[in-house]
Amino acid sequence: MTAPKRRAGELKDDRGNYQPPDFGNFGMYMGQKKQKLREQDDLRAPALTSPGGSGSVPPQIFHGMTLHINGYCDEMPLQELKALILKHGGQYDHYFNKSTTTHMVASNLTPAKKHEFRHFKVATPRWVLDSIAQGKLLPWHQYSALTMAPSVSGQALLVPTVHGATSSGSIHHPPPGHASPQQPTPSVPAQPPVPARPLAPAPASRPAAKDAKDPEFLQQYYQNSRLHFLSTWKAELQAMTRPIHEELQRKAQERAANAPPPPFKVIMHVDMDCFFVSVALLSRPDLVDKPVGVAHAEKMNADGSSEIASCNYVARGFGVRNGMFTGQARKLCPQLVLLPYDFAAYRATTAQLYNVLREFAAGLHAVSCDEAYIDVSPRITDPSDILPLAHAIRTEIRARTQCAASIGCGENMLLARLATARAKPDGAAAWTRDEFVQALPEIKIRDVPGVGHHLARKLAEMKVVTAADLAKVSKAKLQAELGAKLGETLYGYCRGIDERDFGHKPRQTVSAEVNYGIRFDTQDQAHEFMRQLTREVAQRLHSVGAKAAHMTLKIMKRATDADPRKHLGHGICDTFSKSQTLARATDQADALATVACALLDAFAFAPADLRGIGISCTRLVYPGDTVEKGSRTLFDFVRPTKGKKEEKGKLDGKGGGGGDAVGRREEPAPPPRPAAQVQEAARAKGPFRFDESASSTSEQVDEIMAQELDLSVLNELPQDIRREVIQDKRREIESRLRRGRQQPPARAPARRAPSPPRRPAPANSTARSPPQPAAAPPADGPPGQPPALLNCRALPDVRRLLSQWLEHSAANVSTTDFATDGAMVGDYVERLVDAKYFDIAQRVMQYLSYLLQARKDAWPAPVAGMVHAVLDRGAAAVQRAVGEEAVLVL
DNA sequence: GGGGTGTGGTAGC
DNA sequence: ATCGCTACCACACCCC
Repeated sequence: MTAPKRRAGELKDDRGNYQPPDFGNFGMYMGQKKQKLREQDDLRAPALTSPGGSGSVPPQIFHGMTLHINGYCDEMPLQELKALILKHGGQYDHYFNKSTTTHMVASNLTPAKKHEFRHFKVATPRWVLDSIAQGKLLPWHQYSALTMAPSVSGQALLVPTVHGATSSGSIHHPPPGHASPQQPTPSVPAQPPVPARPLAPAPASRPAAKDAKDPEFLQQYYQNSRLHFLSTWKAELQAMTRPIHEELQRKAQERAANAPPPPFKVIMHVDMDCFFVSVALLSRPDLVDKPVGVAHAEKMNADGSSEIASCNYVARGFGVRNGMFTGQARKLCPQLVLLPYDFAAYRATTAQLYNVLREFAAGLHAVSCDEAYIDVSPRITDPSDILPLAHAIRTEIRARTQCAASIGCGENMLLARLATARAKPDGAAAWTRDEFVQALPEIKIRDVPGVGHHLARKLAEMKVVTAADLAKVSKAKLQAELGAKLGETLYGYCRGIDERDFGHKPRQTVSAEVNYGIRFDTQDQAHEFMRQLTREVAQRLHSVGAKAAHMTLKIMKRATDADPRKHLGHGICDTFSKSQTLARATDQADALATVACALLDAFAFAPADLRGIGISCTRLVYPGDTVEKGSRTLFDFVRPTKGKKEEKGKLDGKGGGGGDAVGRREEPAPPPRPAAQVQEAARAKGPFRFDESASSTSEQVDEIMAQELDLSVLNELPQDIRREVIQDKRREIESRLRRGRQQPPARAPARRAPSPPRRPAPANSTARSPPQPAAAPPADGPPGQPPALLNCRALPDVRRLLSQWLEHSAANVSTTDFATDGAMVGDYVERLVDAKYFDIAQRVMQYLSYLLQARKDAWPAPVAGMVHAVLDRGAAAVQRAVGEEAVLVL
C-alpha cells in the first residue's frame, strides 16, 4: 500500500470531451463523438469513402488515413490544414492515439517528442500540401519531421543530427527493391528507425516499462499486444455491426415483401489473406514477392523469441507459420523480412473492408478485424450467381483496401468457412452440402471450426484425423467422448449441418488480463498492479455502460523454474480462479480493486510466483436492466401495429415502470388508446417519467448505498448475512428517500457525479419556448406540414417523445427492439431532411446529441449506439441533400 | 433440477 | 528482450 500511486491514469488519452471549434451545424454532434467511433463513421458512410462518387469530390488522397497535427504548423492555420485533410478523404485525430492515428503532421518536434514518436510516421505539413498539389499521396518519409534539424533549444544534448539524419535512413529511405534478402533486414522498414536516445533524460520520454512493477507498464503493454488488439477490436466491431446487421435485415425484409423470397440461403465467409502482412506490404510494395512476416523485433537475430503474428504465402513456402518464434522462422528462411505491427493501419483497412461488405450483404456477422460472414441470399436467384458475386465482392475489397480477400460460400456458416480454406489464397469457392460431404477426406479435423489443439489430439487418439473419419463415428460415441454438446455439434458438422445463425447478443463479460511481464517482489506491488488493472476494467465497463455484480480473479502461478526463452513470458503455469459476488453492481475501480486484492490475498501465493493476473466481470447490469422479460417498450405503446403505418398503437403500461430491485408495483395496464391521446397523457405526466419513478429511485438508492456501505467490510460477511445487511440498508434508504422527497424534483434523476451540467434545451439554440408548436417550415421549404414522428409534429412534442422513448429504452434494454425503434426515428429524420425541413432536422439532431451527452453515463451501450445510428443517418441525409463534404467528415 | 463455483477449450493475426 | 487477449461456451462438481 505504500507504493506510489495516482499516475497510471494520467497518460490515458482522454478521447471524449473534445469539442471542436465549429464545423457547421452538426459540429456539435460530430465533434463530441468519441474517436473510437470514427470507424463506425466509416462503416456507416460508404458514400464518403467510395471512389468515383460524385465528380466534384476532390481526390481522396488521404483515404483510409487518420492524421493528427501536433503542435503548431508553420505554414498555415491549423484549422485550414485540418480542413484540407478532411476534404481530401483523411480522418483527423484531435489527440494523438496510437491505435487510430496513422500519421502525424508536425512542423517541428521537440527532441523529447522526436524520441517519443521515433517509431511513428511523422511528416511535415509540406507533405500534406504537396500531396494535395500533386493530387496524389507522396511518400511521407520524404517529408519526415523526425529528421529535420531541431529548431528548439536544448538539443545540444542529443546525438541525433548525425544519427537522425543518416543512420536512421529516413530521408534516404531505401527505394523499393533495395532490401537485400541476404542481410538481416532491419525490421522496421516502413518506419524510420530510432534516433539515438537523449543523453539526458527528457521529461516526456522515459525508458520503456519493463515489467508490471512499472506504473506505465499496462498502458504500454496494451499498446503493443496484438492479442489485445484483436480481442478488443473484435468486440468493438461486433458492437458496431449489430445495428448494421439489423438494419440490413430490415431492409432485406422490406424488399422481400414485394419480391419472391430467395430460393435458398447463401452465406459467404470473407477473410483477408494474411491480413497483417498484406497491410504491412501496402507501404512496402517492394517486398510483395519476398517472404515476409509481422512480428515484434527491433533487430533480427537467430534467437529471436517474438511470435510471428502473420506471414505471407512466400514465407509459408519455407515452412514459416503463424505463431512461430522469429528465431525458428529465421532458421527455416534466413531471408525472411520481418515488419512491425501497425495497428492503426489495420483499423483503417478493417473499416474499408466492412464498408464493402455492408453494401453487398443482407446480414452481417463480424468475426474479427479481417473476417466476417455475410448473408447474400437475396442477391442470388441461381447457384450460378454465387461465384461471380463472390468475385465481385473480392474485386471491390481489393479496390478499396488494396489487399486480397478470399471468399467461401455455402448454405450455412460451416460450409462457407470451410470453403474459404479451399479458396485461399486470393480466390473464391463454393460448396453445396453434397460437394462438401464428398470432400470430407480432404478436410483435416483441425480445420473444422471448434476443433482446436486439444480436441485435435484427443480425436487423433480416436483415430480421427480427417472430417471423413469423424463422420464414421456414431453420435453416441462422440457425445460420450467429447461431451453432449460438442458431440452433437461435430456430428452435424461432418454432415454439413450447422445450426448457428448470426446471433448478435449484447456483451455478458468485461475482462482484462495480463500474463506477460508479471514480476513482483512484494504483495504491495501486486496490489498496486491490481489497482491499475481494475481501473482498466472499470473504464471498459464504463465504456459499455454496464456495472458488474460479480467478479472473477484469474491467477497464473509459476509451475517450474524453467522459463526458457521469453524471460517476461508466463512460462509453464498453473491457473487458478476465484470469484466473488459483489455487494452491489459497480463500475467503480476502487470497489473492484478492493475485492480483487482480497481475492488475491485469499490465494496466499508468493508474489514472486505470480505470472499472470486477470479480472473478469460478469453479471453485467445495465441501468434499469432488472425488468422482467416480456415487458414492452415504450414504442409498443405508440408504435404502429405491424405492417401498417400511421395506425394507432396499443397502450401497454406494463413496461412503463421498468420494474426494479426496489419492488415497485407495476402499473395496471390501461386500455388501448389512440396515439394522440397517448401523447396527451405523456404530456400530462411530463417528461422523464421513467426517470422519476423507477430507475432514478433505484439509482439514488444505489448511490447512497455506495457511500454508506463499507464494501470491504461487507465482503467479509457470509453471503446470507451480507444479503440481509444489504436489504436492510436498502429499505432504510428507501424510506429515508420517501420521507425526504415531498415534491420530487422537476426533472432531476439522480446521477453519478461527473455528469455534464443539465440544460433545458440544446446548446446553441436560443431560449426555447416549450409549449410553442414547431418552428414554421423554412421560407423556401415546401408548404404544408412537416413530417411527423408517431403523430408528433411539433418540435416540443417530438422532443418529449424522444426523451421518453430513450429513457424507456435505457430502462428496458433486454426487451427493446433497437433495430425497429432506431429505424423509425432514423426514417423520421431522413424524411425531415428530404422534405427540406432542415431547421427542424437540425434541432431534432441537436436534441438527440444533447441527450446523448447529458445521459450517456446513464445509458447502456445499445441506447447510445442507437442514437448514434440515428444521428449518423441524419448526418448522411443532410450530406446528400446539401452536398457538402466538409460538414460531415468530422 | 435449480442454483452456484472453478476449470478448460476455442477463435482471431 | 518483447508485448502469451478476451468473450463465450461447456462441463464437472458442489450446495440446497
